[in-house]
Amino acid sequence: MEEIKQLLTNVCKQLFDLDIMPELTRPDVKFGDYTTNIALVLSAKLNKTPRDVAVMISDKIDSTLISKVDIAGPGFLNISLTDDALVKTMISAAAKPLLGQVAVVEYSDPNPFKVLHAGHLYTSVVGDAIANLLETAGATVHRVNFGGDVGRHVAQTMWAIIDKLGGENPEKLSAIAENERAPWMAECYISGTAAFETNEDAKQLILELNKKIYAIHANKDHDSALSQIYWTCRTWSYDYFDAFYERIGSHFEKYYPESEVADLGLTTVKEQLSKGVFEQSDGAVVFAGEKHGLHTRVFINSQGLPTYETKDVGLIMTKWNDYHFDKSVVITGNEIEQYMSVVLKAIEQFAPELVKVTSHLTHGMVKLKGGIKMSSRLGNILRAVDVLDAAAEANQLATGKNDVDIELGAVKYAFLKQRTGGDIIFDPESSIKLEGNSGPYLQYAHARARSILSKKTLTEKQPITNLEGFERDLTRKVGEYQSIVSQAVTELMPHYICTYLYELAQVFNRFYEQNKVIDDPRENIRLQLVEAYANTLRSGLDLLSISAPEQM
RNA sequence: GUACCCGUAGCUCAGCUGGAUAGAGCGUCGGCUUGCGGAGCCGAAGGUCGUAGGUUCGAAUCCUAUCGGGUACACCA
Repeated sequence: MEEIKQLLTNVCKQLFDLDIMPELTRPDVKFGDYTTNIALVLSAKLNKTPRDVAVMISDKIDSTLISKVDIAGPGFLNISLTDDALVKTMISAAAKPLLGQVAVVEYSDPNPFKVLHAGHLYTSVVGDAIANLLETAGATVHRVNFGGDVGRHVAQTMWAIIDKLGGENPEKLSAIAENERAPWMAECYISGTAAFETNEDAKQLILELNKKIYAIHANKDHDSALSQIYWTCRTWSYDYFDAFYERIGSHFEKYYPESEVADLGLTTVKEQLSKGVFEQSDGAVVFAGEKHGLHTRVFINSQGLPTYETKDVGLIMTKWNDYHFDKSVVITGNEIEQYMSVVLKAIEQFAPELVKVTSHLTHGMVKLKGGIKMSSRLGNILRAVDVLDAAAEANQLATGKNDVDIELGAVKYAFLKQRTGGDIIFDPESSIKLEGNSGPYLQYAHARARSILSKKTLTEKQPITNLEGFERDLTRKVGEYQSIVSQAVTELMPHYICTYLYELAQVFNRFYEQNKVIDDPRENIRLQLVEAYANTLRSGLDLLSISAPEQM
């Protein structure tokens, strides 16, 4: 592809003495392998008709890679590659544009003392894919997680916990069975939140508790009854998170609790307050975003406590200190998009180099098609396990079996196939289906191709030449993989991979429908194509953190 | 009120750094099976790309206005 671009650049230089960067796109198969619109772009500048320009360029093109150049439509140049060039593209190694770079990807971000909801599942799935993409582009990737182990939500849960324990009685926690811990805390969060909103006395107690919990961290208190309850329950939360990540196959290198970054945030904000980045307002410390077309946000509240904004400042600084990254990606729900703009704008005032390499990627909400029986006991939210259970249930219903790899593949693919940004309407039933654009369809497609390969082992490989129609289509499609991956990397958009893999499987199925592989005179070449296809499929599924079974 | 996101086939979505007849899947209707996994393949019907202007040789894509939906806007996270 780069060779073709270079060729076009050279031709235009010779013909018109113009330096151009030609655009090369992959058109519909019937038009050829590549298309460029340079003739249309140049025609105005040269004061010639697009077709005349196209003819001039076309006549001048001479390359062993190209078998044919057609002029079509208003003046497109449709380029067809030789079989050799096509095969070369198919087996070309992946580009590593980020080689040597350090990337930090932060995602999932669940809060201790709260339940994991569907959004956590979504961001985990997207984050894994983004991290994989950066990794495949050559970067050293650090997957990190962040969560609020201090703050009002914690105080709310703690208030309810203490209430249920009949006071600060940590020894009573042992009465709660291991598998009941997470749901029990989730309930406490619900009742604590309700109390905060409706009960003035409780509200005051919770605000007091909030300060006390900060003090536990400040004093490294592990002795007081309150701190024992706190540390035990925080550990329960982490255990619950770990179990969940294990279940979905996510792995984090580091978990940043808010309590560990809040101090750095606080000192940074205070330091910048004196330099005029932040200002005092009604007893709080704020960043006046209006100057930058944004809105004002509070960084330190009038009680002197850091808000989420300041913790985010601390987090970014901490990540920088830990990794000195070349690229930092933060993935969150889209409801905090404008919030994050303010935080980043504030940081930009004193550390522009960090903000410059930071991307904030947002996603929408997950909604279950047809709704779900909401439990008010659990706060009427769609929990992460509800989504996984829905997929498992659909699989059980459809196949009578439970296969975790298939169920996870179904959920992950359903989440990833859509462009990241908007809401997702998750339909468990169609996600689990092996027909249509689903994860299991691709898993099945892979297993099927492996099954062909398992029947015959190639001892020597013949050169792939004289490609026939469907062989050629498959070769061409497999060859697109690398450019699709680099597009996904550049835009941090995993859905390009999904779209491509699905198209790839369709192209293969067409080939397979028409061509016998085993015991055909072209068996050797076709087996090589099947293998290249299967490897590409597996490689793509790997990027999505979806398993590619050998059989199913 | 201000800012951001979204509006494409009955449903769920691609396509958006402007380019050829706007594409998939599901659903609907019709065909293909003596061949390696038919969980597939081929075909048909189905679209004023929210609406109205503008820029352009060319607009789903860019600009403006407008309607509809969502979200965020001071001490929650």
